[in-house]
Amino acid sequence: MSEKIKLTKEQVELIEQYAVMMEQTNLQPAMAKILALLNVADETELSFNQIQETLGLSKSGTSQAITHLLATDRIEYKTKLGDRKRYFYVPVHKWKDIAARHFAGLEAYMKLNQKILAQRSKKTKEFNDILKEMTEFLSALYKVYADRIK
Amino acid sequence: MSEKIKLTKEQVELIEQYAVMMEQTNLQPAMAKILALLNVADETELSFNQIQETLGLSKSGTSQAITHLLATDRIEYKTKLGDRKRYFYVPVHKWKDIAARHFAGLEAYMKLNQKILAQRSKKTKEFNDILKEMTEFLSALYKVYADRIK
DNA sequence: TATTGAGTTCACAAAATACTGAACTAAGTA
DNA sequence: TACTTAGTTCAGTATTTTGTGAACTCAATA
Repeated sequence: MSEKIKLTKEQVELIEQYAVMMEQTNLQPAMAKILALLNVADETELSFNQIQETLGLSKSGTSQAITHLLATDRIEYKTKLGDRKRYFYVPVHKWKDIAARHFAGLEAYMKLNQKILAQRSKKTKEFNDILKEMTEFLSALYKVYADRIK
Repeated sequence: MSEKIKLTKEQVELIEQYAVMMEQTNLQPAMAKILALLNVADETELSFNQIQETLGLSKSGTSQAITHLLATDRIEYKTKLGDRKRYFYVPVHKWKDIAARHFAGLEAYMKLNQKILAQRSKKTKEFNDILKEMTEFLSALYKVYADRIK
């Protein structure tokens, strides 16, 4: 019988919105939906089957998405004694690691801009100055992160 | 004859890296390369033809990419008297507008998390508390931006 | 008026992505 | 040993995304 999770209308909407947002960060639809479900559902630990049925994905699609989410540390799982299933959850307590990844992207962008600046022709002074100003803002932002979290 | 721009080896590499980074932010390859070229090349204003030939894109691909970059304010163009061509450039001086767009995304994510928190079951206290902590960090980050730039 | 230059549009081709079903595995259960 | 549970793998399909060429527009020469 169905193990589909019961969701309120509001929850369904939040899941849809969350998933779209995740897709905008380059996450594939199926993965985005799984993450969304695990963030919004009352139960924070869901089985393969609950995820599959609640989201209406195929078994293989669910498996592939879960495998990828595990490999990229977006989800984890636990087991329960006397129960063969795995229960997947979002390791919210590791949010700083996720933040770190975003800031690593920011840092890379900063550094690339610095390299670009370093080799730009001196003739385009205004362009270079503004690029520098922008890069300095990125640095400041990065520093806020580094001071507060890292 | 060819209007291909001369680029140093280093410039070519920077353009490639820049383009990959832009693609990671969901920009299509052709657009990513155009932006990269306009950021790295010594000349900051390039014609349609220079862009097309330097990057080896088709005419139509170039046209479509430029149209989209213009529509999303990632590039602008100017004309020169007695010259029918348009000269495209990155409006670096508007970098704050681009930043604003990124932070609008951050804000939306924050707000969605707040909505999720508001409706979450009280039973998952630990989960909720950590989600709240994370959302508060995002708020702090947003505030840095708002205070410094907005 | 014909030609050239500077693009634009569009229908389609190619490539990359995402998803599906069917067959398979491997551990536990009857 | 046969069956069930809980997935995994894979080949192929469907969908989406990008890029292309050919034909077209429209203004400015010649």
